[in-house]
Amino acid sequence: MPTPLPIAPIESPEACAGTPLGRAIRLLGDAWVLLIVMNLLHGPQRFNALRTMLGRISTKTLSQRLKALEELGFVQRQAFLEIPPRVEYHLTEQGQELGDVIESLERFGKKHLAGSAVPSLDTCLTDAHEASATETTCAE
Amino acid sequence: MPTPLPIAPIESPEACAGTPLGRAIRLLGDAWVLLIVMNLLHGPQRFNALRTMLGRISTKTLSQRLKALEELGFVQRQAFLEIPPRVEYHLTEQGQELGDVIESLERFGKKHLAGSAVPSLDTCLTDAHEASATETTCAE
DNA sequence: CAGGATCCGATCGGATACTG
DNA sequence: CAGTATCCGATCGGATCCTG
Repeated sequence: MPTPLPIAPIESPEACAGTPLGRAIRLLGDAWVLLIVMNLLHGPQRFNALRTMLGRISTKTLSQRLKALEELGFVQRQAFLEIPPRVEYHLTEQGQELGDVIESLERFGKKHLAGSAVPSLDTCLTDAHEASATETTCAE
Repeated sequence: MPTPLPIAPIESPEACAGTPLGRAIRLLGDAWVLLIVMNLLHGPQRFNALRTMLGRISTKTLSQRLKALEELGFVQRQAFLEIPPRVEYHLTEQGQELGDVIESLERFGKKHLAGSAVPSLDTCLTDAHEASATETTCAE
């Protein structure tokens, strides 16, 4: 029993905006947000640069997430009055601290999701096919 | 400049299953998974107990996530041969380490998402309405 | 009680087209 | 280049019904 963690139970994603952890989950329980933040950790990035790094993300999705992150004060948008236009996004002081979260994610990933220890992460999260896991435990 | 974090850029949620961090994001970039893990941190929980804690999650969604977590070896399912049936889910050794991630989420939330510092987290993540953020910066 | 199967509406997110 | 607006298909997830 490592750290008992006095965490209070929380409700669904939609309803749990009351507690700080709940809010964090609402915000960071989104793969796109995590990926964007991750890429911004390297330094400022331009809109299309991000788009490229993220593979196939639509402008819609990207600008949506960026706007949210901006409104929350984690990302700063900086537009240069040039032509053609240039806009750079970078993490704010607060946003930088998201690095800790990413870091803990990475540590976890490296430790437990590194090898092909799993049939296929995709398969798991996608369909609910038949699988054996490590064989369900029975008792009593 | 805290920790430069030598993290390599990653692609979209679907494609980035190659790197450990990518996998972690795929798995934990899901609010339900985070919430479930969070509640399991307290100790073993029964199916319907979890359902209640999570507010309005459907049996489908819940069993889906639990199955995924089980296949990945982070959750252990334990069925008791009783009647009425009883099934308990608990975190495995590996799953316990998800506590670190949750913890970092909580720290972040407490620090930056505590007060009403934000117009409304929901609003941000929901619609892409007009908002001013802290006023976009211009330069050059 | 635990959960699989199904139906179906709500939402998400990509592609496209168009503006500054 | 940096977006916004729109259309629309794919997916998610809740409600419901049913079995063991």
